[in-house]
Amino acid sequence: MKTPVPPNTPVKKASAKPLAKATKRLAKPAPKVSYHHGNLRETLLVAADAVLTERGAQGITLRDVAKAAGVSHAAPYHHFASLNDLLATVAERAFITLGDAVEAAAQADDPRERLLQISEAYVACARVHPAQFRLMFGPLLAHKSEYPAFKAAAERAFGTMLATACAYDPQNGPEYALAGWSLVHGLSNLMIDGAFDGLPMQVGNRDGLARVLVGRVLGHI
Amino acid sequence: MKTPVPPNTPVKKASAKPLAKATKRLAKPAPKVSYHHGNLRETLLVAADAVLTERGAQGITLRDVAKAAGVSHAAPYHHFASLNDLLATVAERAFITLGDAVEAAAQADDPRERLLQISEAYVACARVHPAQFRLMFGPLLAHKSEYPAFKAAAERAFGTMLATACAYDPQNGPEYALAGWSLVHGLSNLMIDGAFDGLPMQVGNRDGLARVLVGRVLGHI
DNA sequence: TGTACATCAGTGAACGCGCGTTCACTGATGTAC
DNA sequence: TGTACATCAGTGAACGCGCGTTCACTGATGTAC
Repeated sequence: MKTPVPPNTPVKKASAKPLAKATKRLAKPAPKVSYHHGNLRETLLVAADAVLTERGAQGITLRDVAKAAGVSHAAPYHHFASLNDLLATVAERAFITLGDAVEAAAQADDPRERLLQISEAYVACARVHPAQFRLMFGPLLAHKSEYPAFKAAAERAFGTMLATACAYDPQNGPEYALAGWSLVHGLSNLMIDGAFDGLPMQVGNRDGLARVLVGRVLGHI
Repeated sequence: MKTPVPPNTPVKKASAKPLAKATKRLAKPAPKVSYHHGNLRETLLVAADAVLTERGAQGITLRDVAKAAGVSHAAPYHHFASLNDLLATVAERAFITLGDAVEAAAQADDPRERLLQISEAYVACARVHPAQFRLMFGPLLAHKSEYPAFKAAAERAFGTMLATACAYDPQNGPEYALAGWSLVHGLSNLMIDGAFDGLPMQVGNRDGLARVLVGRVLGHI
């Protein structure tokens, strides 16, 4: 349906210019990268993230995003080919955030502690950014081949998760890592979707649940 | 927003009528429960399920449902207060189907096999009816208190899952069951959302994955 | 049994809304000379 | 340095669409007598 041509990306347009002019431009008060607004593309992405947080993944709208960015609703079309294109970029960044969070959590020396911490990081990411989490795993994911950058970010996050889990006990096949991922992913979804609300159980929507459950599965608690 | 009054339900309206008339009505060719269509409420629910399967949970529309049922798009309002009300009923039935499937799968004598089979049933249900699965765990779930019948069906399915898992090894607390539920729920979501597509791993979107992963976690494979 | 009336599940037109997207335009910025 | 021109990121109006919902209506069915 959509042409696979990527939207305007803020590439440097004058890399072959004389040095004098380049220097002169750098000496200006602010390093503007577009003509009127300053950096509308970036502003739109930030605004979209805010709208996502406020209205949820289902209710996000191009017009809302433009409004939140303070421009007319036609302006985004100079930076993104379509609403889907913008959302794919937002989701790409969310996947990068998730991948970074998992990676940052994988620093503990103790392998078991490492696994527990990446599990906690994954679930925390989902709970802090539920709308972004839903966007990441929404219909876009099944069409990721149409959005190469989004696809790359998603697969990097997935790969980080799985590789860290696999490294826990290399003798176990990848199924073990897959089971861990499924567990934290399912826990994330059940929590943010409200499946535990009102459940007649001792465990609730509390912090630390990821650690408890993964710990149980690891068989050491 | 919505009045909590339930929509017209096909209750028997003439239970206090003279026996002669009731007998006479029963003798008619078909036991009609409504005046014109026969049983539009039921037809609408079946049609909604079909539309869900065909267009997905995101794209379902009151007008599509009415069209699929062969009536004008105003007709559903004689049976449901709103689109949300209709969807809640569809989701309620989907939860009943899930609960039934899990219950039916919990018949094995061997406790381990029982756990493996309810896991497979859960994931199979999600994969066979992905749109229904998404609807069940969609925004409705967080507002389940507004739809008592939907809420009851959801909690019955959840309770069946957890109780069966808890019964596997009563010495384990409910956290173990919660971990199992999270695992199969996460696996279901990752599969139907296409997260595994193109993943550079030996394991893919294949049948039996639930059994393998749960088996791993149970520590006996 | 036959007739007059009441009921109410359907119809089709309409309302009002918000959506994604397009388009001619404008004016601030950058470039060439 | 100054001026004329080119570029292009914005604007605001408009298009066409599909949506959920409402409403006056109609006619098939059920009920009373």
